[in-house]
Amino acid sequence: MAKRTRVKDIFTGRIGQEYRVMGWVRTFRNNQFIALNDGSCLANLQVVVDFENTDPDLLKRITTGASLSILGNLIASQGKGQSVELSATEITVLGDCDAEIYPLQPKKHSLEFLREIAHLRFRTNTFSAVFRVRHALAYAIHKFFNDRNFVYLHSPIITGSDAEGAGEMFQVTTLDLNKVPKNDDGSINFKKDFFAKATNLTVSGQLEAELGALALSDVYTFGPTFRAENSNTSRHLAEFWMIEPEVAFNDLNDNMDLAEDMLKYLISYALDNCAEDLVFLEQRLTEEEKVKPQQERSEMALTEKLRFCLDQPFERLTYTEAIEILKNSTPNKKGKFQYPIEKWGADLQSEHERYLVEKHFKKPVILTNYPKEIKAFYMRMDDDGKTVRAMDVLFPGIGEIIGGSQREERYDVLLSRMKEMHIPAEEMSWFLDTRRFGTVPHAGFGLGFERLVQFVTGMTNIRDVIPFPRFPGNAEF
RNA sequence: GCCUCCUUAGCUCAGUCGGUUAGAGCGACGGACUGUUAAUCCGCAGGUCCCAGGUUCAAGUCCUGGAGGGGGCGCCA
Repeated sequence: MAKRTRVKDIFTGRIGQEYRVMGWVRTFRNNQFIALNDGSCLANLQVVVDFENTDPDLLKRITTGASLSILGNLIASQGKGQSVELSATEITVLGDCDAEIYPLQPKKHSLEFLREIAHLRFRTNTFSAVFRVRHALAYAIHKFFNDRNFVYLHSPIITGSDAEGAGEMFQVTTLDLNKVPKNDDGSINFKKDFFAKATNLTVSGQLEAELGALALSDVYTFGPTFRAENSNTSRHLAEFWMIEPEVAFNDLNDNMDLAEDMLKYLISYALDNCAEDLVFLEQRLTEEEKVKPQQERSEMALTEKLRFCLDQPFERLTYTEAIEILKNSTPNKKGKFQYPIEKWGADLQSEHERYLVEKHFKKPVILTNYPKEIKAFYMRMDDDGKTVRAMDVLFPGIGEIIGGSQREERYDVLLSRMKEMHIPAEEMSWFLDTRRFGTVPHAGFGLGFERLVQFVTGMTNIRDVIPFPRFPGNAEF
């Protein structure tokens, strides 16, 4: 039995040579042409069946979704849709597929329907393309950092700290919830729990990454992150993947340079390595937008938008400058904003971010130096005492793709900020130790991996760029 | 968590003012055809009108409650 050749490689195979392919039937036309897909690439291999000399019982079993092993000779195609095709000499059904009850039909399905059958949606063009691109981006992230001598640091998934300040956490426990051990005062006795203390799933690897950076200089994390927020939007998940670089000796400008270089590298990598899939996703998106009113359609096609991001520097401006632009903007003056911009200090709503990115600058924007009141305790205080060295990278369609900052490296300032914001400093002595012993300026950020995949693939719902999405009320599969 | 729209055949949807036997396209199935490209042509089957109450002579259609889904907002990556 000849070894399996991937469909992707068949297309550059030798005419006249015998190959064995294995995959799933997409369509079987005319009792004669099998469109076979094995996920190695978007394109199907056309397998030609000599139906007049094939057992009719076997032909009946070649249905949409059935898995086949096929031996055949590669020949130049007589048809127009493909350059080569496989002339089958032996067909074995590996797994039958009853077309009457198989949910995937040889027709267009809605993304909402496919979300309900997420275990089978990999078998569609759209989702196989999305997950190939997702893989390429994951690989490119490691390559980008490795090429720059970063160390991949594995931050813990179970954390004993509940003070990361990035949102609601999922509790981790082995206690019997029907018989929770109590202290004399009625509180839960976590001494009896697995870790002898209360533990949660991580909401961020940043604090641990900082510890690594203050020895290894350049580190990054890339792992799952969990937020128990009741968020119901097209850009939030309860379980998502985050990339968090942290670099010693970097200031806010270095941080912005790193973020912009990284995003451009990743987009460029996808364009170079996923051309076929991106063209397909672009067509899909264009088709989908045809039913939308003109105003809501994107001005650029997908790959055009991706190239546009590479061609020019991201717009960098301070929060204060952004407020001025927004205050004087037409929608603000005409009362079109749901939340009008009146004074400095207001938190920016997504309508404001979208105006800046999609209407005013028409390119990715990096906003910096936000008021300290609306940002986290660990961000470095500016000299004016009013703003901190934060940065948000805003992308069209998905909003905030990166949030980061230069970190507060001064022990006294950090400690007083923690007190102001009611962060229990005594529980975080390990974090403060880095500032007590050989502290250095440093900076880092968090990149939402699924938001990146959304941007590159043009998928509008984040639940369609992760295999099995977790969100409030749903942990299927 | 808030606002809003939706739920009718396997899928995508239509269903008029509340009216008698609930439709279409695609898919599936049967047949014809046999170099097709989500093939084509002919035929056939397929319904808990999301669930529970209520109003009415009569409810897919109106009202109340619930469930599920989409979109927007908040939280954020």
